[in-house]
Amino acid sequence: MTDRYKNLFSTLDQSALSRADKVHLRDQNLALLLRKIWAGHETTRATLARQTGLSRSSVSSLVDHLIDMRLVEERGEGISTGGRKPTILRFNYQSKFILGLDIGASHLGAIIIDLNGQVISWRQEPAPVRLQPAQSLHQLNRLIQEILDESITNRDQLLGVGIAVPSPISPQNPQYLSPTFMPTWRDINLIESISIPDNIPLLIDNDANVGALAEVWWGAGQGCNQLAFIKLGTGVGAGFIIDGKVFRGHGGSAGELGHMVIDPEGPTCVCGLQGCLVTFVGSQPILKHAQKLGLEHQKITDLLSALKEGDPIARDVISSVAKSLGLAVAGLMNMMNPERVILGGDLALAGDSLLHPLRECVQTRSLWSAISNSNIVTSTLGEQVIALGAATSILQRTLTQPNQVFTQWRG
Amino acid sequence: MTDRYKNLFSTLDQSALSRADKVHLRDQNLALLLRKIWAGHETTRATLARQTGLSRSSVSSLVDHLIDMRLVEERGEGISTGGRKPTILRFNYQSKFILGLDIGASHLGAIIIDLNGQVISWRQEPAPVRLQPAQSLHQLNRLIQEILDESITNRDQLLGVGIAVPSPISPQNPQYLSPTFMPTWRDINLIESISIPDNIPLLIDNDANVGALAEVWWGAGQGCNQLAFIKLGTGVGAGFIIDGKVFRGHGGSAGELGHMVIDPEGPTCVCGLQGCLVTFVGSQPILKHAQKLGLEHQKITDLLSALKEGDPIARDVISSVAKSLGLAVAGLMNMMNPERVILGGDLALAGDSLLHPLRECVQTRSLWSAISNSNIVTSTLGEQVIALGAATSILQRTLTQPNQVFTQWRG
DNA sequence: AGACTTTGTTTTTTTATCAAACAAAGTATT
DNA sequence: AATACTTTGTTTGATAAAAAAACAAAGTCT
Repeated sequence: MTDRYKNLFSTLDQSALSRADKVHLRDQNLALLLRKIWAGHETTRATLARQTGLSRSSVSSLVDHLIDMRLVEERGEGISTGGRKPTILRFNYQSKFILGLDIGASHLGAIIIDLNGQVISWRQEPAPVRLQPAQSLHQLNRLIQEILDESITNRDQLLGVGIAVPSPISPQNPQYLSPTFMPTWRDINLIESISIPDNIPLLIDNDANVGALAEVWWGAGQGCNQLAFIKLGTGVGAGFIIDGKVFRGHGGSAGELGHMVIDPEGPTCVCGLQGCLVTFVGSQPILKHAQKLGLEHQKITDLLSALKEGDPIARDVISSVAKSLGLAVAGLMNMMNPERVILGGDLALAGDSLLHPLRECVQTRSLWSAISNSNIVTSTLGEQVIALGAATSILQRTLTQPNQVFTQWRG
Repeated sequence: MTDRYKNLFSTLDQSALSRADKVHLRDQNLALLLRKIWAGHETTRATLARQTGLSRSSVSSLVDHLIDMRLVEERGEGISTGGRKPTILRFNYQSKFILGLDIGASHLGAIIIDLNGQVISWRQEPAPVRLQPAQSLHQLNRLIQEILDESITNRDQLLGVGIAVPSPISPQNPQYLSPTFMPTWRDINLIESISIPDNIPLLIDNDANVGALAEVWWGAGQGCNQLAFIKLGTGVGAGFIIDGKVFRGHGGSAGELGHMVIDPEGPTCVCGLQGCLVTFVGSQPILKHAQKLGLEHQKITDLLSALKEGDPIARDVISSVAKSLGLAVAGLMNMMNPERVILGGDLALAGDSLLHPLRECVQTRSLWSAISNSNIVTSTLGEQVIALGAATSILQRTLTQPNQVFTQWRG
């Protein structure tokens, strides 16, 4: 393994390992306080001590460390509650910035966020990703230069880069895409193809996975311990968050909802199977279905405009989509019993027109106990969700293992 | 919350909490050593120091503590490897025993194991659990007395009691069964109905969940990080293990594979839905199906005997079952990408007659990436698996949080 | 004005680990 | 057989981190 890979976070879940590893107490407490301050926006040393159970003296010492790292600042005094006025501690959300890249089947997106998830800069453009990898990578590297030049004065401010790809990612080889879904990308090493300095941490993950992460951090999934994010686009994929972490399955391909078999006698899918969900609710099949019924559109968004204007054909098409999707979602809920299911992608913009028939279908196909405490909603993060999630994966690592992340710059 | 519930382990996954909690370093290292000694059967202080990275002096001190707790013993001297002979440390597997209870839809089972999973005693008998809770509880309490009297001289030797039930369990109210599946058990408080002294830890969980646990500890799932256990019996349920822990979903009802809709136009199920998997592969529907084709049996095991003798009707029935089951398993694998799927219950005794057509069906319904590193096998633990798993849940808690478990007896 | 509170720091104590020294008991070499 | 080296496990002192206690600062409440 070359030096280039030192900064690549393993996508492997490390809980199994860290359990067997020696614990570095101070690092853990440092991360614990960092998360509390991050989540609280403003707090005080005394409050932190009460919340964490650490002593006031330990908290003082640890907070000093965080201030030295420039992640936390003192911001004047707060209001007395019957004694000395506390010193307000504030997370320094603008001390670093994160780049998130969204490599879609037919588009590229790039976002810069601060440590509070605020969007500093955002760009998106069409690109022939699936068919022309070389050209797309060139385009992507230009996009990266542009957005960095625009938003960041000093490269030291770049905390890391998260990359989302439209393919399952194997934990062992995150730099290569799946030959099944992206045949033209075979043998292309994504890490080496991207022009980011060697000492900047990189993280590659599946688009639906990071979409789920974005929703639980910033969107409709806040506060959920178990959630599923379904990305409805050219393809259909799901990402799962379980107890704050992305669930990837054994080979990294968990969440392949798009290739659940809905109709064993259905049409043949690009993956080779028959009657996959994506052959009913992928963008292309939907548009074709509408076309057959006499409604011609090139984009899902155009179809949805027609829907809003009350077009009965569009309505029928969407409700037929809801029924197919409902079968898969019902299966998902029976199987995994998530707290919330969040629909994302172009199609989710249909809102209630999609949700109402979908919920109805799910109700007739799921156990009461599996859905009684659950709900299905649409994403609130729009087209940025994937790029945002990619960036969030870097932020998550920073807040859980700050010292590991920050030594990247020291070495 | 009364004292009675102090000893009831929450079935809630505590990882989210413990992350936010202060770390008790010595407790963690104690548990770490305990697990290493447990897994190694026999080891030495020097070996432990090398394996864990702890210093020899720390190991010595911690091991002394474990010896005081009577969990570990010194067992003479080992062979020299060029220097002083090491002292052999041996896990004291017989220092405590665990009671596991299997409350099935129509049977009761009770098992006593030592800390190495060795079965000390095992009983099983039919019982009208689903329809007559009061009588069944009476029967169960008699069974508990009998098996304890038979195997355990001193009640101090009982480390805890694990209970498996044929119903989803809500993490908030583990003592009540689901009214949907066990309507006659409504308002019955399971914890208070079982005659076990108040100071003995109890753990209630769903049968498929603990079945999965048994397989990963003692059976066909050893070494797996992600596995699914499918219990094929009167009902059909799945249990998931993710990174060593049972995955329960938000409301505790993850794994309801039996109520995945296989055929939207299929027969109505007891749960109220239509075409559930269980209406095709539950014991009763299978026997009825065979009956229709002219093969009359009262039990699945009888049907399987016929199968072994080459009965073509039995063969057809099983392969039809495999096809239905295959649809659900394929969905499971696409969605969760487990390393291994293990079939348990009476039907799993069919072995290859079931596995071959099942694997074939799954292959034509699952993505290559979701199944290429996975396999489907049958359980190796037989009819004890559920009771064994219930007991194992207590063992797991003991080995991960020994101090928490043992203070139960000191208080 | 005086008593009590709350906060944050400083000092001291406690806890847990580690490193080094050491004793015990072996093997390998000459 | 004597000596040198190894390995193990304990003991002793050093170090790191946290907690407890004491304290100073700055408030509120009566």
